[in-house]
Amino acid sequence: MIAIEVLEKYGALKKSFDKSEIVFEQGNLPTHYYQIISGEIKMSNYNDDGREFIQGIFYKDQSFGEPPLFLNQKYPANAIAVENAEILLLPKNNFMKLLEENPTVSIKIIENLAQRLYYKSVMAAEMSTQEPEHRVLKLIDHGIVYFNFKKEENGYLINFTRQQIGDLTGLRVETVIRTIKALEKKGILKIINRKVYR
Amino acid sequence: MIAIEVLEKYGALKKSFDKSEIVFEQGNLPTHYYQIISGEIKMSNYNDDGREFIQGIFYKDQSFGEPPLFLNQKYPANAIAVENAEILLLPKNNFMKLLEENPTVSIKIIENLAQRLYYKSVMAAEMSTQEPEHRVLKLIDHGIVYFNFKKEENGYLINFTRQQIGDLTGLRVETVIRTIKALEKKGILKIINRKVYR
DNA sequence: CTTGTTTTATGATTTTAATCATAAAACAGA
DNA sequence: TCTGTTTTATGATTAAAATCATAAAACAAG
Repeated sequence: MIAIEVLEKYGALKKSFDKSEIVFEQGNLPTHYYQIISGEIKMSNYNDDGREFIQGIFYKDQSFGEPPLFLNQKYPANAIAVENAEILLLPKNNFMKLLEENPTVSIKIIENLAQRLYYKSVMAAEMSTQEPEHRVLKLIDHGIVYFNFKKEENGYLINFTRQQIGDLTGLRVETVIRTIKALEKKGILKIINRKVYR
Repeated sequence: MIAIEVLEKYGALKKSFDKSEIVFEQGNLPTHYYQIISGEIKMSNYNDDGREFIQGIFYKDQSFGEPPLFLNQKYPANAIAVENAEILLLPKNNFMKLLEENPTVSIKIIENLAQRLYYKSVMAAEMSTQEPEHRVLKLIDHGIVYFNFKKEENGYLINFTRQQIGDLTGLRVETVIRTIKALEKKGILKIINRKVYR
């Protein structure tokens, strides 16, 4: 996350996206740095037969889509607003200038990329070798730390739909529903009128 | 990759690792920056019942294990020498000093992390939604660009064992063997006395 | 050279999550 | 408030990769 004043100093402009509106599409070349002011952005892929895989979900103050920007490569996924969102857009050239002139920002970017790489590493290992209960639980526990899950009286409210959990873990909805039920039966999490708590 | 002279200026020391020797272990806190001078390093996890997942394989001039170093988090995987290797080790504090005093190095690090994140994103989507042939082929094509596969007269030699391909894609050896056979039958790659070419 | 280990290979069987079918509850929009 | 859509739910069936078993070829180490 880069301070808004700094971004604006380099010419960043605020843009609004309605729910379901596309921010950028897989296959396109990056043109901007994106940082969320408010709302929720989902990055995902669709495979050959239309099945979705969610790369990540991003919230207030988070940036997304930098890797291809640094590499001059096409976006490997789509970005779409899940909720109405306001985003600061900084054109690539200005962003690079900002980086050069602000070494501390580089460190921030490094830490951010490192964090995301860490998550991907953990989830990749989970997804390839572990059974559904393990995968779902790992995602939930990661979400508590890094997504904006809020602590309530019954525990942390897991603010994802079963479908989203499936698309993040590579499982099908029915499997996620059954897995969550099984985890509840084991007392590992709670379901209170369809909402999941941990 | 950081220039060797620069690393040495900040106190990096060369260390040799025999084949199968451990460089660092999952769960430990990072203490150094690692850059390979020669040899081959594998980063991998083992799940509850001993099944391996390979996070990545690294070669000459590549660095590895930075994310936890930047985040002060435990290593999410083990690093082990697959071939005898020589590695430059730079203590964390010196490495941070190097970064502060050399802004161009920061940019290099960013590009490197971005590259790895890009690979993980692509493979995560593959692994979660695509069938074996697609997964294996994607890994091979990535390897041609980013691992040190050499072009020979029959095409690029895929310098991985079937087991390694399995551990990189989350498939079992037998499945990989059958998948590669199927891809050969379709003429997508060649098998010449057990070696795979693309 | 001999021997132990790794790698590739193949067939048979099993397991597990995906798929298919169907529906109620909840929610969102007109 | 009616209606269409999304989300959660459950049972039955299927398909696909994992597992199990076994072995030959290749390689590595002594």
